[in-house]
Amino acid sequence: MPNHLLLGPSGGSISDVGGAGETRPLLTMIDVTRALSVVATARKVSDEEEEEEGGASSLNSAVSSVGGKRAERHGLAGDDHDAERACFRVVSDEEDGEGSRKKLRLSKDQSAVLEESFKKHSTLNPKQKLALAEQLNLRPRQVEVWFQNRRARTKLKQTEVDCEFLKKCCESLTKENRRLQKEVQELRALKLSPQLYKQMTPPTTLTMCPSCERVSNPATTSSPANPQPSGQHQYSNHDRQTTASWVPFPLEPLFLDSIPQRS
DNA sequence: CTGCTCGACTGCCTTACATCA
DNA sequence: AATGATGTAAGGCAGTCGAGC
Repeated sequence: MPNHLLLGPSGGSISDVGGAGETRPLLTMIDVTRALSVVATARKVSDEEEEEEGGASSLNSAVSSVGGKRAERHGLAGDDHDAERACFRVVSDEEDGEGSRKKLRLSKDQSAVLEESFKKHSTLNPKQKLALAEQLNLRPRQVEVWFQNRRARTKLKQTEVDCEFLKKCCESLTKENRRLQKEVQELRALKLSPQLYKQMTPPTTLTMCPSCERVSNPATTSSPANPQPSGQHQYSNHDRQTTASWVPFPLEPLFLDSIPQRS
């Protein structure tokens, strides 16, 4: 089943369209489409000159072998594909050496239209592909390739962003782990000397409710919206609280504040 | 000259559909 | 008629090449 048929009206993210058993990325997608489109539209090419000279025709002059694999596989050299053949004719007329892969640079306008289309849906159905190709005076194969490359590069960019984020998470967790280990060591040392143990103040991070004997973390039980005095616990409210809001241990690790936020 | 970007290609995988035993 | 095996078409992705800036 063609993957585009699986997509909803919005087209979905690229992680949705993998045909080969691709899974969703671990992390929420950050919109790198915008970033990439900025790069694309900011490209400094001599497109304007090209357009002034009639860019479309010059575009079609630079094409490589006959539509690549698809043409080979699906017999595009046959009579059913006049459009493709027409393009090929243009190429064979103007191209000198066989097998030479001339570089085509899409014009600014063409890129912009493709970008707009990609924003709407990252994959195209055959109709959309043909329409776009016609609109931009490109071969359907070129539109197809552009979308494939665009998906690949968006995914790559997203992977880089995710990687950076995970690195920062890892750093934070390592830091927090060291801190906790140090705390454990300190507590063990104190336990070995009962005199000091009696005199010590309660652990900095965890406190126990004397009424219910549950451990809690003052830092997490008081939210910014509902601030409690530092280290103070609303024991009298226990019977009014649901079990969901009062758990033996903090639901979120203390160090979450130090984990970088994804924008 | 070098590095980067990006259009194009290849090879492989998956899915849908048609055909046949 | 229903069913499983097989072949084909079509689409996607990863990896790569190479032209152009």
